[in-house]
Amino acid sequence: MAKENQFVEQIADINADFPQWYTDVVLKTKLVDYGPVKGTMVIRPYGYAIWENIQKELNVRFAAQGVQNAYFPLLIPMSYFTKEAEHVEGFAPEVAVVTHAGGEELTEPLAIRPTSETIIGTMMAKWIQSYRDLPMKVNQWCNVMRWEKTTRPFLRTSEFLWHEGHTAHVTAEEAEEFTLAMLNLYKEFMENCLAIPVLTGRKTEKERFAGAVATYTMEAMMRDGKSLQSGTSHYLGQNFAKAFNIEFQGTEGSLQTAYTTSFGVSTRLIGAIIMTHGDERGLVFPPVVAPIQCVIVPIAARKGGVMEKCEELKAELEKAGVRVTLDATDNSPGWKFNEWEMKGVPVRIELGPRDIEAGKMLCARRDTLEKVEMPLENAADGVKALLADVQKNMLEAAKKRRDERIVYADDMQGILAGVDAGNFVKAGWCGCRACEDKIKEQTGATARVYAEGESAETCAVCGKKAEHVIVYARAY
RNA sequence: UGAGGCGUAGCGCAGCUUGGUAGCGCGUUUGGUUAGGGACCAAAAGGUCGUGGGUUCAAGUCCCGUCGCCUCAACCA
Repeated sequence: MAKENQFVEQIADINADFPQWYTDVVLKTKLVDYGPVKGTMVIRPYGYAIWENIQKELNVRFAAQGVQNAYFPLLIPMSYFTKEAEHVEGFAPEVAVVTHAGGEELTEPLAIRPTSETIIGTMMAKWIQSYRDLPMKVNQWCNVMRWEKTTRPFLRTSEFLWHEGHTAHVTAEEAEEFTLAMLNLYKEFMENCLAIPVLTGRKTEKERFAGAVATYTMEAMMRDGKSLQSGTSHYLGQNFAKAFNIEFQGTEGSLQTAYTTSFGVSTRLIGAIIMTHGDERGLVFPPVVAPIQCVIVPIAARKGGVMEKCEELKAELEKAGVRVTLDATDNSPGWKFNEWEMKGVPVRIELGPRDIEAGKMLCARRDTLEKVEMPLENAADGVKALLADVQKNMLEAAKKRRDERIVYADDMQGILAGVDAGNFVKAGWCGCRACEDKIKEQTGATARVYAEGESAETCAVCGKKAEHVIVYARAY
Protein backbone atom coordinates (compact mmCIF):
# COMPACT_ATOMS: atom_id res chain seq x y z
CA MET A 1 0.00 0.00 0.00
CA ALA A 2 2.83 2.32 0.82
CA LYS A 3 4.26 1.57 -2.60
CA GLU A 4 0.98 2.43 -4.22
CA ASN A 5 0.96 5.82 -2.54
CA GLN A 6 4.48 6.45 -3.65
CA PHE A 7 3.34 6.11 -7.24
CA VAL A 8 0.26 8.24 -6.81
CA GLU A 9 2.41 11.06 -5.49
CA GLN A 10 4.23 11.33 -8.79
CA ILE A 11 1.42 13.22 -10.47
CA ALA A 12 -1.16 15.46 -8.87
CA ASP A 13 -4.68 14.18 -8.31
CA ILE A 14 -6.61 14.80 -11.51
CA ASN A 15 -9.81 15.54 -9.62
CA ALA A 16 -8.33 17.74 -6.91
CA ASP A 17 -5.96 19.86 -9.00
CA PHE A 18 -6.45 19.54 -12.74
CA PRO A 19 -3.98 22.27 -13.81
CA GLN A 20 -1.21 20.73 -11.71
CA TRP A 21 -2.07 17.26 -12.98
CA TYR A 22 -1.72 18.58 -16.52
CA THR A 23 1.68 20.17 -15.90
CA ASP A 24 2.96 17.13 -14.02
CA VAL A 25 1.86 14.72 -16.66
CA VAL A 26 3.25 16.57 -19.70
CA LEU A 27 6.64 16.96 -18.01
CA LYS A 28 6.93 13.51 -16.46
CA THR A 29 5.93 11.66 -19.59
CA LYS A 30 8.53 13.64 -21.54
CA LEU A 31 6.12 15.12 -24.03
CA VAL A 32 7.51 18.58 -23.51
CA ASP A 33 9.95 20.71 -21.55
CA TYR A 34 10.16 24.42 -20.96
CA GLY A 35 12.36 26.48 -23.26
CA PRO A 36 14.72 29.14 -21.90
CA VAL A 37 12.56 32.00 -23.19
CA LYS A 38 9.36 32.48 -21.25
CA GLY A 39 6.38 30.96 -22.97
CA THR A 40 8.40 28.72 -25.25
CA MET A 41 8.37 24.95 -25.15
CA VAL A 42 10.58 22.18 -26.37
CA ILE A 43 8.46 19.48 -27.92
CA ARG A 44 10.31 16.29 -27.07
CA PRO A 45 10.38 13.20 -29.29
CA TYR A 46 7.45 11.54 -27.52
CA GLY A 47 5.32 14.64 -28.00
CA TYR A 48 6.53 15.47 -31.49
CA ALA A 49 5.60 11.99 -32.69
CA ILE A 50 1.96 12.81 -31.97
CA TRP A 51 2.27 15.96 -34.03
CA GLU A 52 3.74 13.99 -36.92
CA ASN A 53 0.84 11.55 -36.75
CA ILE A 54 -1.61 14.46 -36.76
CA GLN A 55 0.16 15.92 -39.79
CA LYS A 56 0.01 12.62 -41.61
CA GLU A 57 -3.73 12.23 -41.05
CA LEU A 58 -4.55 15.82 -41.97
CA ASN A 59 -2.35 15.89 -45.07
CA VAL A 60 -4.27 12.99 -46.56
CA ARG A 61 -7.52 14.83 -45.94
CA PHE A 62 -6.25 18.15 -47.29
CA ALA A 63 -4.98 16.52 -50.45
CA ALA A 64 -8.41 15.01 -51.01
CA GLN A 65 -9.80 18.56 -50.93
CA GLY A 66 -7.28 19.78 -53.48
CA VAL A 67 -5.23 21.69 -50.93
CA GLN A 68 -1.51 21.79 -51.70
CA ASN A 69 1.28 22.27 -49.19
CA ALA A 70 3.69 25.18 -49.57
CA TYR A 71 5.86 27.33 -47.36
CA PHE A 72 5.83 31.09 -46.78
CA PRO A 73 8.44 33.21 -44.95
CA LEU A 74 8.55 33.70 -41.20
CA LEU A 75 9.16 37.44 -41.48
CA ILE A 76 6.45 39.74 -42.74
CA PRO A 77 6.94 43.48 -43.43
CA MET A 78 5.03 45.42 -40.77
CA SER A 79 3.32 47.46 -43.47
CA TYR A 80 1.41 44.35 -44.63
CA PHE A 81 -0.42 44.21 -41.35
CA THR A 82 -1.77 47.71 -41.57
CA LYS A 83 -3.60 46.95 -44.83
CA GLU A 84 -6.51 45.23 -43.12
CA ALA A 85 -7.67 47.53 -40.33
CA GLU A 86 -9.42 45.04 -38.07
CA HIS A 87 -6.70 42.46 -38.52
CA VAL A 88 -3.91 44.80 -37.39
CA GLU A 89 -5.93 45.96 -34.43
CA GLY A 90 -6.63 42.40 -33.35
CA PHE A 91 -3.06 41.18 -33.59
CA ALA A 92 -0.95 44.28 -32.83
CA PRO A 93 -0.67 43.65 -29.08
CA GLU A 94 0.81 40.19 -29.49
CA VAL A 95 3.12 40.56 -32.48
CA ALA A 96 6.87 40.20 -31.91
CA VAL A 97 8.89 42.48 -34.17
CA VAL A 98 12.43 42.25 -35.49
CA THR A 99 13.98 45.71 -35.52
CA HIS A 100 17.66 44.88 -35.89
CA ALA A 101 19.56 42.55 -38.18
CA GLY A 102 23.10 42.39 -39.48
CA GLY A 103 24.13 44.74 -36.70
CA GLU A 104 21.97 47.56 -38.00
CA GLU A 105 18.51 48.90 -37.41
CA LEU A 106 16.16 47.88 -40.21
CA THR A 107 14.48 50.57 -42.29
CA GLU A 108 11.20 48.67 -41.99
CA PRO A 109 10.53 46.52 -38.93
CA LEU A 110 9.63 42.90 -39.65
CA ALA A 111 6.88 41.05 -37.87
CA ILE A 112 7.39 37.45 -36.86
CA ARG A 113 4.19 35.94 -38.25
CA PRO A 114 1.33 35.55 -35.80
CA THR A 115 -0.64 34.16 -38.78
CA SER A 116 -0.01 34.50 -42.51
CA GLU A 117 -3.12 35.97 -44.15
CA THR A 118 -1.22 39.11 -45.08
CA ILE A 119 1.75 37.53 -46.81
CA ILE A 120 -0.28 34.77 -48.43
CA GLY A 121 -2.80 37.36 -49.60
CA THR A 122 0.05 39.35 -51.13
CA MET A 123 1.39 36.31 -52.95
CA MET A 124 -2.05 35.19 -54.11
CA ALA A 125 -2.62 38.62 -55.62
CA LYS A 126 0.50 38.03 -57.69
CA TRP A 127 -0.44 34.49 -58.70
CA ILE A 128 -4.10 35.03 -59.54
CA GLN A 129 -5.07 36.77 -62.77
CA SER A 130 -7.89 34.77 -64.25
CA TYR A 131 -10.91 32.83 -63.05
CA ARG A 132 -8.97 29.88 -64.42
CA ASP A 133 -6.49 30.30 -61.54
CA LEU A 134 -9.30 29.73 -59.05
CA PRO A 135 -9.97 28.18 -56.70
CA MET A 136 -6.48 28.40 -55.26
CA LYS A 137 -5.91 26.25 -52.18
CA VAL A 138 -2.63 26.28 -50.27
CA ASN A 139 -1.60 25.14 -46.84
CA GLN A 140 1.54 25.52 -44.79
CA TRP A 141 2.84 23.70 -41.74
CA CYS A 142 4.84 26.19 -39.75
CA ASN A 143 5.48 27.94 -36.48
CA VAL A 144 3.82 31.19 -35.48
CA MET A 145 4.48 33.54 -32.62
CA ARG A 146 1.99 35.38 -30.44
CA TRP A 147 3.36 37.12 -27.39
CA GLU A 148 0.96 35.83 -24.74
CA LYS A 149 0.88 37.03 -21.17
CA THR A 150 0.61 33.67 -19.48
CA THR A 151 1.41 30.37 -21.07
CA ARG A 152 0.99 26.64 -20.69
CA PRO A 153 2.66 23.85 -22.65
CA PHE A 154 0.66 23.04 -25.80
CA LEU A 155 -2.40 25.02 -24.71
CA ARG A 156 -0.95 28.48 -24.97
CA THR A 157 2.68 29.15 -25.82
CA SER A 158 4.35 32.18 -27.36
CA GLU A 159 5.55 30.09 -30.25
CA PHE A 160 3.51 27.18 -31.46
CA LEU A 161 3.28 24.88 -34.45
CA TRP A 162 0.21 24.75 -36.59
CA HIS A 163 -1.01 24.47 -40.11
CA GLU A 164 -2.80 27.28 -41.85
CA GLY A 165 -4.80 26.68 -44.97
CA HIS A 166 -5.66 29.59 -47.25
CA THR A 167 -7.96 29.55 -50.24
CA ALA A 168 -9.31 31.98 -52.81
CA HIS A 169 -12.56 31.48 -54.74
CA VAL A 170 -14.59 33.06 -57.53
CA THR A 171 -17.83 33.37 -55.58
CA ALA A 172 -18.89 34.01 -52.02
CA GLU A 173 -21.03 30.88 -52.06
CA GLU A 174 -18.13 28.67 -53.04
CA ALA A 175 -15.87 30.20 -50.39
CA GLU A 176 -18.48 29.82 -47.68
CA GLU A 177 -19.13 26.28 -48.72
CA PHE A 178 -15.42 25.52 -48.53
CA THR A 179 -15.17 27.11 -45.08
CA LEU A 180 -17.81 24.69 -43.85
CA ALA A 181 -16.24 21.77 -45.67
CA MET A 182 -13.04 22.37 -43.73
CA LEU A 183 -14.97 22.60 -40.48
CA ASN A 184 -16.51 19.23 -41.24
CA LEU A 185 -13.14 17.81 -42.21
CA TYR A 186 -11.83 18.86 -38.81
CA LYS A 187 -14.80 17.37 -37.00
CA GLU A 188 -14.34 14.03 -38.72
CA PHE A 189 -10.61 14.11 -37.97
CA MET A 190 -11.16 15.01 -34.31
CA GLU A 191 -13.62 12.18 -33.81
CA ASN A 192 -11.96 9.43 -35.83
CA CYS A 193 -8.31 10.19 -35.13
CA LEU A 194 -8.21 11.93 -31.77
CA ALA A 195 -11.42 10.40 -30.36
CA ILE A 196 -12.51 13.86 -29.29
CA PRO A 197 -16.15 14.83 -29.82
CA VAL A 198 -16.57 18.48 -30.77
CA LEU A 199 -19.37 20.99 -31.00
CA THR A 200 -19.05 22.84 -34.28
CA GLY A 201 -20.64 26.02 -35.50
CA ARG A 202 -20.29 29.75 -35.85
CA LYS A 203 -18.68 32.11 -33.35
CA THR A 204 -20.35 35.30 -32.17
CA GLU A 205 -19.13 38.65 -33.52
CA LYS A 206 -17.22 39.25 -30.32
CA GLU A 207 -15.26 36.02 -30.62
CA ARG A 208 -14.72 36.26 -34.40
CA PHE A 209 -11.21 36.20 -35.92
CA ALA A 210 -9.87 39.70 -36.54
CA GLY A 211 -10.64 40.45 -40.17
CA ALA A 212 -13.04 37.59 -40.86
CA VAL A 213 -16.65 37.84 -41.97
CA ALA A 214 -17.52 34.67 -40.09
CA THR A 215 -15.53 32.34 -37.86
CA TYR A 216 -16.51 28.71 -37.38
CA THR A 217 -15.11 26.78 -34.46
CA MET A 218 -14.93 23.37 -32.94
CA GLU A 219 -15.16 23.28 -29.17
CA ALA A 220 -14.09 20.29 -27.13
CA MET A 221 -14.87 19.63 -23.49
CA MET A 222 -11.93 18.93 -21.22
CA ARG A 223 -12.04 16.67 -18.16
CA ASP A 224 -12.74 19.63 -15.90
CA GLY A 225 -15.70 20.77 -17.99
CA LYS A 226 -13.90 23.71 -19.55
CA SER A 227 -14.00 24.26 -23.28
CA LEU A 228 -11.00 24.26 -25.58
CA GLN A 229 -11.25 25.95 -28.95
CA SER A 230 -9.62 23.24 -30.97
CA GLY A 231 -9.63 24.68 -34.45
CA THR A 232 -11.19 27.36 -36.56
CA SER A 233 -12.28 27.86 -40.15
CA HIS A 234 -12.80 31.44 -41.29
CA TYR A 235 -14.81 32.86 -44.12
CA LEU A 236 -12.94 36.06 -44.92
CA GLY A 237 -15.31 37.41 -47.58
CA GLN A 238 -13.48 40.05 -49.60
CA ASN A 239 -11.85 41.73 -46.61
CA PHE A 240 -8.36 40.45 -47.33
CA ALA A 241 -8.86 40.15 -51.08
CA LYS A 242 -9.65 43.88 -51.23
CA ALA A 243 -6.80 44.82 -48.89
CA PHE A 244 -4.28 42.82 -50.92
CA ASN A 245 -5.84 43.21 -54.39
CA ILE A 246 -6.60 39.58 -55.09
CA GLU A 247 -8.34 40.29 -58.39
CA PHE A 248 -9.06 38.31 -61.54
CA GLN A 249 -10.82 38.55 -64.84
CA GLY A 250 -14.08 36.67 -64.89
CA THR A 251 -15.61 34.64 -67.70
CA GLU A 252 -17.25 37.73 -69.18
CA GLY A 253 -14.05 39.79 -68.98
CA SER A 254 -14.75 42.09 -66.05
CA LEU A 255 -12.29 42.54 -63.19
CA GLN A 256 -13.54 40.88 -60.02
CA THR A 257 -12.34 40.50 -56.44
CA ALA A 258 -11.86 37.02 -55.02
CA TYR A 259 -13.36 35.61 -51.83
CA THR A 260 -10.97 33.99 -49.40
CA THR A 261 -10.93 31.59 -46.47
CA SER A 262 -8.42 30.42 -43.90
CA PHE A 263 -8.41 27.57 -41.43
CA GLY A 264 -6.05 26.11 -38.89
CA VAL A 265 -5.34 23.72 -36.04
CA SER A 266 -2.30 23.82 -33.80
CA THR A 267 -0.19 21.84 -31.35
CA ARG A 268 -2.91 22.81 -28.90
CA LEU A 269 -4.58 19.62 -30.15
CA ILE A 270 -1.98 17.66 -28.21
CA GLY A 271 -3.21 19.47 -25.10
CA ALA A 272 -6.76 18.60 -26.10
CA ILE A 273 -5.93 14.90 -26.31
CA ILE A 274 -4.30 14.99 -22.89
CA MET A 275 -7.13 16.88 -21.20
CA THR A 276 -9.93 14.96 -22.86
CA HIS A 277 -8.76 11.43 -22.22
CA GLY A 278 -6.29 11.62 -19.33
CA ASP A 279 -7.07 9.98 -16.00
CA GLU A 280 -5.61 9.54 -12.51
CA ARG A 281 -2.87 7.30 -13.90
CA GLY A 282 -1.76 9.77 -16.54
CA LEU A 283 -2.09 9.98 -20.30
CA VAL A 284 -4.46 7.93 -22.44
CA PHE A 285 -3.64 8.18 -26.14
CA PRO A 286 -6.02 7.27 -28.95
CA PRO A 287 -4.31 4.54 -31.01
CA VAL A 288 -4.49 6.39 -34.35
CA VAL A 289 -2.08 9.12 -33.21
CA ALA A 290 -0.34 7.41 -30.26
CA PRO A 291 3.47 7.57 -30.63
CA ILE A 292 3.63 4.01 -29.36
CA GLN A 293 0.52 1.90 -29.88
CA CYS A 294 1.66 -1.22 -28.11
CA VAL A 295 4.37 -1.98 -25.57
CA ILE A 296 5.61 -5.45 -24.81
CA VAL A 297 6.65 -6.07 -21.20
CA PRO A 298 8.63 -9.26 -20.75
CA ILE A 299 8.05 -11.10 -17.49
CA ALA A 300 10.97 -12.98 -15.92
CA ALA A 301 13.01 -11.80 -18.85
CA ARG A 302 16.13 -13.78 -18.02
CA LYS A 303 14.34 -17.07 -18.12
CA GLY A 304 15.12 -19.02 -21.21
CA GLY A 305 13.32 -18.03 -24.37
CA VAL A 306 11.33 -15.11 -23.01
CA MET A 307 13.27 -12.29 -24.65
CA GLU A 308 13.53 -14.24 -27.87
CA LYS A 309 9.78 -14.69 -27.96
CA CYS A 310 9.25 -11.01 -27.19
CA GLU A 311 11.57 -10.00 -30.04
CA GLU A 312 9.70 -12.33 -32.32
CA LEU A 313 6.37 -10.83 -31.33
CA LYS A 314 7.70 -7.33 -31.77
CA ALA A 315 8.90 -8.12 -35.28
CA GLU A 316 5.55 -9.61 -36.17
CA LEU A 317 3.64 -6.57 -34.93
CA GLU A 318 6.02 -4.18 -36.65
CA LYS A 319 5.53 -6.02 -39.89
CA ALA A 320 1.79 -5.60 -39.50
CA GLY A 321 2.23 -1.83 -39.17
CA VAL A 322 1.77 -1.55 -35.41
CA ARG A 323 3.93 1.07 -33.67
CA VAL A 324 5.40 -1.25 -31.06
CA THR A 325 8.12 -1.03 -28.39
CA LEU A 326 9.74 -3.77 -26.36
CA ASP A 327 10.68 -2.63 -22.86
CA ALA A 328 13.94 -4.49 -22.30
CA THR A 329 15.08 -2.36 -19.35
CA ASP A 330 15.96 -3.84 -15.97
CA ASN A 331 13.00 -2.25 -14.20
CA SER A 332 10.54 -4.53 -12.49
CA PRO A 333 7.38 -5.49 -14.35
CA GLY A 334 5.23 -3.51 -11.91
CA TRP A 335 7.32 -0.43 -12.53
CA LYS A 336 6.95 -0.83 -16.26
CA PHE A 337 3.17 -1.27 -16.04
CA ASN A 338 2.80 2.02 -14.21
CA GLU A 339 5.29 3.84 -16.39
CA TRP A 340 3.68 2.86 -19.67
CA GLU A 341 0.23 3.54 -18.32
CA MET A 342 1.34 7.03 -17.35
CA LYS A 343 2.69 7.44 -20.87
CA GLY A 344 -0.70 6.56 -22.28
CA VAL A 345 0.23 3.60 -24.49
CA PRO A 346 -3.12 2.12 -25.64
CA VAL A 347 -2.22 -1.56 -25.41
CA ARG A 348 0.32 -3.37 -23.25
CA ILE A 349 1.28 -6.98 -23.77
CA GLU A 350 2.64 -8.97 -20.83
CA LEU A 351 4.58 -11.98 -21.96
CA GLY A 352 6.17 -14.47 -19.54
CA PRO A 353 7.13 -18.14 -19.40
CA ARG A 354 3.59 -19.24 -18.43
CA ASP A 355 2.06 -17.46 -21.44
CA ILE A 356 4.61 -18.77 -23.85
CA GLU A 357 3.99 -22.29 -22.65
CA ALA A 358 0.24 -21.82 -23.07
CA GLY A 359 0.66 -20.07 -26.45
CA LYS A 360 -0.99 -16.94 -25.12
CA MET A 361 -0.29 -13.33 -24.27
CA LEU A 362 -1.92 -11.03 -21.75
CA CYS A 363 -3.14 -7.77 -23.26
CA ALA A 364 -4.01 -4.81 -21.04
CA ARG A 365 -5.91 -1.94 -22.61
CA ARG A 366 -5.22 1.53 -21.29
CA ASP A 367 -8.70 3.00 -21.73
CA THR A 368 -10.57 0.55 -19.50
CA LEU A 369 -7.55 -1.03 -17.75
CA GLU A 370 -9.02 -4.45 -18.56
CA LYS A 371 -6.74 -7.40 -19.21
CA VAL A 372 -7.61 -10.00 -21.79
CA GLU A 373 -5.81 -13.17 -22.80
CA MET A 374 -5.22 -13.58 -26.51
CA PRO A 375 -3.57 -16.33 -28.54
CA LEU A 376 0.02 -15.76 -29.64
CA GLU A 377 -0.91 -17.18 -32.98
CA ASN A 378 -1.81 -14.38 -35.40
CA ALA A 379 -1.01 -11.94 -32.61
CA ALA A 380 -0.98 -8.96 -34.97
CA ASP A 381 -4.62 -9.50 -35.95
CA GLY A 382 -5.65 -9.64 -32.32
CA VAL A 383 -3.68 -6.54 -31.39
CA LYS A 384 -5.00 -4.55 -34.33
CA ALA A 385 -8.57 -5.46 -33.48
CA LEU A 386 -7.95 -4.45 -29.88
CA LEU A 387 -6.45 -1.10 -30.95
CA ALA A 388 -9.46 -0.45 -33.14
CA ASP A 389 -11.77 -1.20 -30.25
CA VAL A 390 -9.83 1.08 -27.91
CA GLN A 391 -10.07 3.88 -30.47
CA LYS A 392 -13.83 3.41 -30.84
CA ASN A 393 -14.45 3.10 -27.13
CA MET A 394 -12.45 6.23 -26.33
CA LEU A 395 -14.66 8.35 -28.58
CA GLU A 396 -17.82 6.85 -27.14
CA ALA A 397 -16.65 7.35 -23.57
CA ALA A 398 -15.62 10.95 -24.25
CA LYS A 399 -18.92 11.66 -25.97
CA LYS A 400 -20.85 10.21 -23.06
CA ARG A 401 -18.89 12.25 -20.52
CA ARG A 402 -19.52 15.39 -22.53
CA ASP A 403 -23.19 14.84 -23.26
CA GLU A 404 -23.89 14.29 -19.58
CA ARG A 405 -22.48 17.72 -18.96
CA ILE A 406 -24.42 19.76 -21.48
CA VAL A 407 -27.27 21.45 -19.66
CA TYR A 408 -29.85 24.13 -20.36
CA ALA A 409 -30.49 27.33 -18.45
CA ASP A 410 -32.92 30.19 -18.87
CA ASP A 411 -31.40 32.81 -16.65
CA MET A 412 -28.07 34.12 -15.42
CA GLN A 413 -28.28 32.11 -12.20
CA GLY A 414 -28.76 28.95 -14.19
CA ILE A 415 -25.76 29.70 -16.38
CA LEU A 416 -23.58 30.45 -13.37
CA ALA A 417 -24.66 27.29 -11.56
CA GLY A 418 -24.14 25.28 -14.72
CA VAL A 419 -20.61 26.43 -15.45
CA ASP A 420 -19.67 26.24 -11.77
CA ALA A 421 -20.60 22.56 -11.93
CA GLY A 422 -18.28 22.14 -14.92
CA ASN A 423 -20.91 22.03 -17.63
CA PHE A 424 -21.49 23.46 -21.06
CA VAL A 425 -24.65 25.52 -20.71
CA LYS A 426 -27.05 26.20 -23.53
CA ALA A 427 -29.17 29.31 -23.17
CA GLY A 428 -31.21 31.73 -25.24
CA TRP A 429 -29.63 34.99 -26.44
CA CYS A 430 -31.17 38.13 -27.85
CA GLY A 431 -28.10 38.77 -29.99
CA CYS A 432 -26.82 41.95 -28.39
CA ARG A 433 -23.25 42.52 -27.28
CA ALA A 434 -24.24 43.93 -23.92
CA CYS A 435 -25.86 40.67 -22.83
CA GLU A 436 -22.89 38.64 -24.07
CA ASP A 437 -20.48 40.86 -22.12
CA LYS A 438 -22.62 40.63 -19.02
CA ILE A 439 -22.49 36.84 -18.99
CA LYS A 440 -18.73 36.86 -19.22
CA GLU A 441 -18.49 39.43 -16.47
CA GLN A 442 -20.78 37.64 -14.06
CA THR A 443 -20.02 33.98 -14.75
CA GLY A 444 -16.58 33.89 -16.35
CA ALA A 445 -18.13 31.89 -19.16
CA THR A 446 -17.92 32.97 -22.78
CA ALA A 447 -20.12 32.29 -25.77
CA ARG A 448 -18.32 29.33 -27.33
CA VAL A 449 -20.50 28.65 -30.34
CA TYR A 450 -24.01 29.04 -31.73
CA ALA A 451 -26.11 25.95 -31.05
CA GLU A 452 -27.43 25.71 -34.55
CA GLY A 453 -30.90 24.35 -35.17
CA GLU A 454 -31.99 25.01 -31.60
CA SER A 455 -34.35 27.69 -30.39
CA ALA A 456 -35.29 29.29 -27.07
CA GLU A 457 -38.04 31.66 -25.93
CA THR A 458 -36.09 34.36 -24.15
CA CYS A 459 -32.60 35.75 -23.67
CA ALA A 460 -31.12 34.48 -20.39
CA VAL A 461 -29.81 37.94 -19.60
CA CYS A 462 -32.37 40.56 -20.60
CA GLY A 463 -35.47 38.41 -20.98
CA LYS A 464 -36.24 39.79 -24.43
CA LYS A 465 -37.03 37.49 -27.31
CA ALA A 466 -34.19 35.04 -28.01
CA GLU A 467 -32.79 35.04 -31.53
CA HIS A 468 -30.29 32.25 -30.95
CA VAL A 469 -29.22 29.52 -28.58
CA ILE A 470 -25.62 29.84 -27.41
CA VAL A 471 -23.33 27.30 -25.79
CA TYR A 472 -21.66 28.99 -22.85
CA ALA A 473 -18.62 27.60 -21.05
CA ARG A 474 -15.48 28.64 -19.29
CA ALA A 475 -12.61 28.19 -21.66
CA TYR A 476 -8.88 27.62 -21.85
C1' U B 1 -0.55 44.13 -15.83
C1' G B 2 -3.25 42.79 -10.76
C1' A B 3 -3.31 38.77 -6.47
C1' G B 4 -0.86 34.61 -4.25
C1' G B 5 3.15 30.95 -4.04
C1' C B 6 8.15 29.12 -5.12
C1' G B 7 13.79 29.29 -6.48
C1' U B 8 18.96 24.56 -1.87
C1' A B 9 22.33 17.75 -6.08
C1' G B 10 19.11 15.41 -12.34
C1' C B 11 13.83 15.45 -9.79
C1' G B 12 10.88 16.26 -5.17
C1' C B 13 11.91 18.56 -0.64
C1' A B 14 13.95 19.72 4.70
C1' G B 15 17.16 23.28 6.89
C1' C B 16 15.74 29.88 7.64
C1' U B 17 11.80 31.51 13.34
C1' U B 18 16.80 31.56 17.17
C1' G B 19 23.39 32.99 11.75
C1' G B 20 28.29 28.49 13.44
C1' U B 21 31.08 21.49 9.26
C1' A B 22 25.38 21.20 3.16
C1' G B 23 21.05 17.25 4.64
C1' C B 24 16.87 13.57 3.33
C1' G B 25 13.99 10.66 -0.35
C1' C B 26 13.89 9.33 -5.42
C1' G B 27 16.93 8.95 -9.60
C1' U B 28 22.16 8.02 -11.59
C1' U B 29 26.95 4.77 -11.62
C1' U B 30 29.32 -0.18 -10.13
C1' G B 31 28.73 -5.25 -8.36
C1' G B 32 25.36 -8.99 -6.82
C1' U B 33 20.51 -11.21 -5.66
C1' U B 34 15.49 -10.69 -7.76
C1' A B 35 11.15 -10.61 -11.40
C1' G B 36 2.89 -11.76 -13.22
C1' G B 37 1.24 -4.26 -10.42
C1' G B 38 6.49 0.98 -8.82
C1' A B 39 11.95 -5.53 -5.56
C1' C B 40 16.43 -5.84 -2.27
C1' C B 41 21.70 -5.58 -0.43
C1' A B 42 26.46 -3.16 -0.67
C1' A B 43 29.57 0.71 -2.43
C1' A B 44 30.13 5.40 -5.17
C1' A B 45 29.51 9.96 -7.87
C1' G B 46 26.80 14.44 -7.67
C1' G B 47 25.90 21.45 -4.49
C1' U B 48 29.86 28.71 -5.92
C1' C B 49 21.95 27.20 -1.72
C1' G B 50 18.58 31.81 -8.74
C1' U B 51 21.50 36.34 -8.89
C1' G B 52 23.82 41.36 -7.21
C1' G B 53 24.85 44.12 -3.01
C1' G B 54 24.67 45.03 2.46
C1' U B 55 25.05 43.66 7.95
C1' U B 56 28.51 40.26 10.70
C1' C B 57 34.43 37.30 13.19
C1' A B 58 30.91 34.15 10.40
C1' A B 59 25.02 34.29 5.84
C1' G B 60 21.33 28.82 2.70
C1' U B 61 19.48 31.44 7.22
C1' C B 62 18.98 38.56 8.62
C1' C B 63 18.29 43.37 5.32
C1' C B 64 17.79 45.82 0.30
C1' G B 65 17.63 45.15 -4.89
C1' U B 66 17.09 42.11 -9.13
C1' C B 67 15.95 37.85 -12.39
C1' G B 68 13.12 33.60 -13.29
C1' C B 69 9.17 30.03 -12.69
C1' C B 70 4.16 28.25 -11.14
C1' U B 71 -1.24 29.06 -9.94
C1' C B 72 -5.50 32.38 -10.31
C1' A B 73 -7.71 36.75 -12.94
C1' A B 74 -7.71 40.11 -17.99
C1' C B 75 -5.93 38.83 -23.62
C1' C B 76 -5.60 34.69 -27.08
C1' A B 77 -5.30 28.94 -31.22
